[in-house]
Amino acid sequence: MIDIKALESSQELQSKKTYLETYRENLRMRSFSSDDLDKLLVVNQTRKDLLSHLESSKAKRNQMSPLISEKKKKGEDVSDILSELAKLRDDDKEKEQVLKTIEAEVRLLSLSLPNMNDPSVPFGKSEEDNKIVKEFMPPTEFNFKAKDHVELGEDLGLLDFEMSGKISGARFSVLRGSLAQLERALIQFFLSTHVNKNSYEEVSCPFLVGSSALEGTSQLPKFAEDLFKIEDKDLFLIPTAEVPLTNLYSQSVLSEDQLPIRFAAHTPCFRSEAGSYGRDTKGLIRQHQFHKVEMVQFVRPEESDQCHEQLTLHAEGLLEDLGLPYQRALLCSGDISFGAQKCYDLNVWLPSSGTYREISSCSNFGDFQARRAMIRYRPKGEKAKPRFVHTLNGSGLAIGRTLLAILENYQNEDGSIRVPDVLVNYMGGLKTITKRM
RNA sequence: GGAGAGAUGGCAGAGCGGUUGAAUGCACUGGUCUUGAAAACCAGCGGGUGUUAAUAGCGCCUCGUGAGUUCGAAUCUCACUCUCUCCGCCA
Repeated sequence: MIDIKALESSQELQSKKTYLETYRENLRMRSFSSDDLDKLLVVNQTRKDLLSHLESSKAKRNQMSPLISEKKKKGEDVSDILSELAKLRDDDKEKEQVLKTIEAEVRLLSLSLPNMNDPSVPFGKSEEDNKIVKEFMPPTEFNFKAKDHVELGEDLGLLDFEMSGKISGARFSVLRGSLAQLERALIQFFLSTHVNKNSYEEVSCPFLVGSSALEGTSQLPKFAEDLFKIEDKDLFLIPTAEVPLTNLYSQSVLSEDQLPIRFAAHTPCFRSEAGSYGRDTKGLIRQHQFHKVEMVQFVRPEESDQCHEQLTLHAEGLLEDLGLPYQRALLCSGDISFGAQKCYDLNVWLPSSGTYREISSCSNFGDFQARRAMIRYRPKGEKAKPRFVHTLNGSGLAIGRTLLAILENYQNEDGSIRVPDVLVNYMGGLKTITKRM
């Protein structure tokens, strides 16, 4: 959630612009209309006016109320005061109803406004304008005709879309034998690395969450169509472990020495992919269900930039250990997600399409999610009021896409797959994946 | 699914119609003492929001959430959510 107070303040930020002017510019950069912002400012002003009316009336009632018991003690007549107070109360009740609808509107509007970009975010309209800031390894080349992962997997008898189609429909998959094992190996390898090398705490968490959690991390109220909902219950399948992990500390005040908190978890992720009917219909790229290992951090505001860089390196380390060529892209203003203030995508090389595809997204949310989910910490020191933490998260990594990247980048001419060295131990010593017997 | 108990400040835990925004303890902050620390002692100490230059004052709200009774509710009524105990069922 954006900081409404800051928007209303006339104090100048950097380069003599107010926060409001800077935020308007930000909305333009993100290709958001500023209608909601304008509405918000108007509605919030009426809210404040009504509120102060109501409050002074309440103050009056609060002052008069004790008179009653005083007078009663003295045996004086109180019926005048009683009727006046009852009248005031009834007036206030009406006003309260109006205020309530206005407050709901303010809330909805403020929840539908995106985060403010970090100054380092480049201007751009789409994916095309993202800035490649890093490259690892040249694209894999083959001296034979490379196959795509669907062909490879199906030829090996280890990937079956007919079976999954039969039981669940499109955008699901069945992995068998050593490919299923490879998936498990990746999960293990990723989590072990985060826990043992990068000092994350491993978490096992629910895969279904309530709407308040999704509001906290900003999937709701705007992006409901991307989610799978349980009928007749306030429960949704998680689209990413970011949701349960970040909300573990919702509505709480942490102490400063708890920070930074680093969580890593493996969960399946469920996405309805409502907005992408025609895209990536084939293969493992875009599924309704996929596995992912996610990293989430709660940090002090001063260190969030640094932690964001570090978290991105944690994700990159996995790709480097696996020997997969990738690029790091700094997302432009038009491509960055709703709640992020800065985001790096890691894109892995896919020989079959000759392109880099997203395999991880590492974001700094600033205090955006913390405001929504009320995640604060109490700084050490005199008169320290609770402050919002900054939240970060990143995939480390998406399992399905890593799996397909391995299939494609590690394929042999005969269609078998070499197992990346770091995974051999996790595969019970298996060095090559061959056709299922 | 059945039966009961409960939800109070960062935590623990009193209060059960009118100076209760809330005793007490812990934690935390400042101070005294000390070479330093600990202990002891003294003092301070919930959060949100409005007004404001203000983290100063003052107002309003806040004792799980939402409604209700009342001049007045943490305290009474109803609904909901969650937690715990017992029984049943189940991995």
